Amino acid sequence: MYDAPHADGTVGKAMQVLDQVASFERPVRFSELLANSPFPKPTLYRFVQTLTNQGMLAFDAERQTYSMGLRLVRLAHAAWRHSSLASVARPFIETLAEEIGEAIHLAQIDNGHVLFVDKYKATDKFDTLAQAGKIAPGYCTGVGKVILAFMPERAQKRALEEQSFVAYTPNTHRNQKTLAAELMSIRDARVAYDREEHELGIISIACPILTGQEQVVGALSIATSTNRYGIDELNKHWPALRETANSIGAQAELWQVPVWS
Amino acid sequence: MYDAPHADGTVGKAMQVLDQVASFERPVRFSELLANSPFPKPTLYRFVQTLTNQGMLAFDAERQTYSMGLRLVRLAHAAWRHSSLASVARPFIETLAEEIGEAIHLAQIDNGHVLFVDKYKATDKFDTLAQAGKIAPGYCTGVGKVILAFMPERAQKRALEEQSFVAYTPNTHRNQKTLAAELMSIRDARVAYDREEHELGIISIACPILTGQEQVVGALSIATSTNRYGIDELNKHWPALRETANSIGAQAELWQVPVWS
DNA sequence: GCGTTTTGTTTCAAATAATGAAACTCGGTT
DNA sequence: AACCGAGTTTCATTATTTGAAACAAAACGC
Repeated sequence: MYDAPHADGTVGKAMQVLDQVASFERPVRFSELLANSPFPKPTLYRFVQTLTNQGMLAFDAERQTYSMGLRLVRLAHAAWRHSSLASVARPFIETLAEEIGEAIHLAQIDNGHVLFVDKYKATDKFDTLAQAGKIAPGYCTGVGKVILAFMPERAQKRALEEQSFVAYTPNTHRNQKTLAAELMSIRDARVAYDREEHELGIISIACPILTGQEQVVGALSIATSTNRYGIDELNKHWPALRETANSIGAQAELWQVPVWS
Repeated sequence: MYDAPHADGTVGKAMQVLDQVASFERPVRFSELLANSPFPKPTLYRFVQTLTNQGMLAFDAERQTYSMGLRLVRLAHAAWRHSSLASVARPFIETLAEEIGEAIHLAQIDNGHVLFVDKYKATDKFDTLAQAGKIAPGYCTGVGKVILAFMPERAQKRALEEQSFVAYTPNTHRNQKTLAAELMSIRDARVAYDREEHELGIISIACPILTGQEQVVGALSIATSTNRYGIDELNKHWPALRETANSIGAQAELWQVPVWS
């Protein structure tokens, strides 16, 4: 069902359980977990016990359900500040957003997933853990495709295998072949577009964030709605977007944000 | 009963290592971790290896440092959405913020720590570094004191033991005795103030967020700077703040946000 | 350069913790 | 009162973790 990474002993298994709970996107009963768990009942039981003790899961005694624990929020704060591009990128994104007045997305790779790490919305005054941490499919978003396009061949191949190719809209890629072809041209053009491939009415333009050695560390995109702009108008912002992405890349290198492998 | 040491097996120890890395608030070398770790060298070594494999830590090969991993950001997203008060509270906070135009903080308890889970800043978009996930001392903040005041006696006692009583400003409580006295009156008044106890120039008013059974699930505060307002002006917002906190409490109960134990 | 120290990595037998079949408890249902 | 399903505990077996010691590889000192 979900990919089992190299099972790293007991700790790896416990993390697998965490992922499973997260995948439900709602409070979940023990029996629901058990139903699609590779672990036998007592083993799974002890894992959720331990994780709950540790604050990695939260148990609602009244409804007998488990959800993700608040300790993760505390730990993620540190991750966000020190391991994500977000803190480095914020000032640049802010400047860009002022200039063009559309939503800006910043994404990174987390073990094959495209992970949104920041979002700037002209109207939004809230903090952004709401959006940060969200994952997006790689094969049908601007940031996803541009990151895939610039990944080293080996990692790209592995990532392509993992794509689900769910047809969200009529424009969504259905298979590896058409996607791989587009990735080639994206790599040449150094820009990717999402032409309503993930959600009807939403389009975006995305640029890679690269280090000096052309390693991709993330992606930056401008998203808008088709009833405001078309791809052509979006394209007018390309120079500014590219420049901002370059600046972030350069700055990231100084700060030596950890590169994925 | 009071045996806390290594009660949670291998997984518990691994989480302890995660906490340790987080506590550095910066990328950290293996030897630095080892220097104040309860674990012998090879044991610690295997833990950081495993956690890095798992994406819970990130290793920067060039600088030989570890920091928190992006997988935590992904997992915390789910925690924030489903286990924190934030998603329930947002609409209420927004309304309140529009009305009074000052910064609003929402906090919860995470295993004795006061954890900020959301922040709404009415004015500029600068300085909006993700506050969600930040922890605050309990003994010298409005939200912290009001949460402490409403905790059940047993938990309060344990929490009081854990306070560090660092004297951030001349107004900071120095010991349990004066704090405990204030907590009593806070409980009566159902409101707490931070009178520049954590940071000079910053004051706040805080109300508890309670369930129908008077269980405290969090706190809501309005913060401002002394060169804009005094406590008296802040007090004028008390009715609105209290009402908002009550609404959030009622709503939280419906959604059955997990209560700490 | 050449020893020396510091830091990071591997080995392996012993110690320990995890495992899971089975049995049990507790509500609710038939 | 017997049954059922979800959750919890037991305990002998098995597999993983453990850490002293040794090793490798940089960084340092002279």
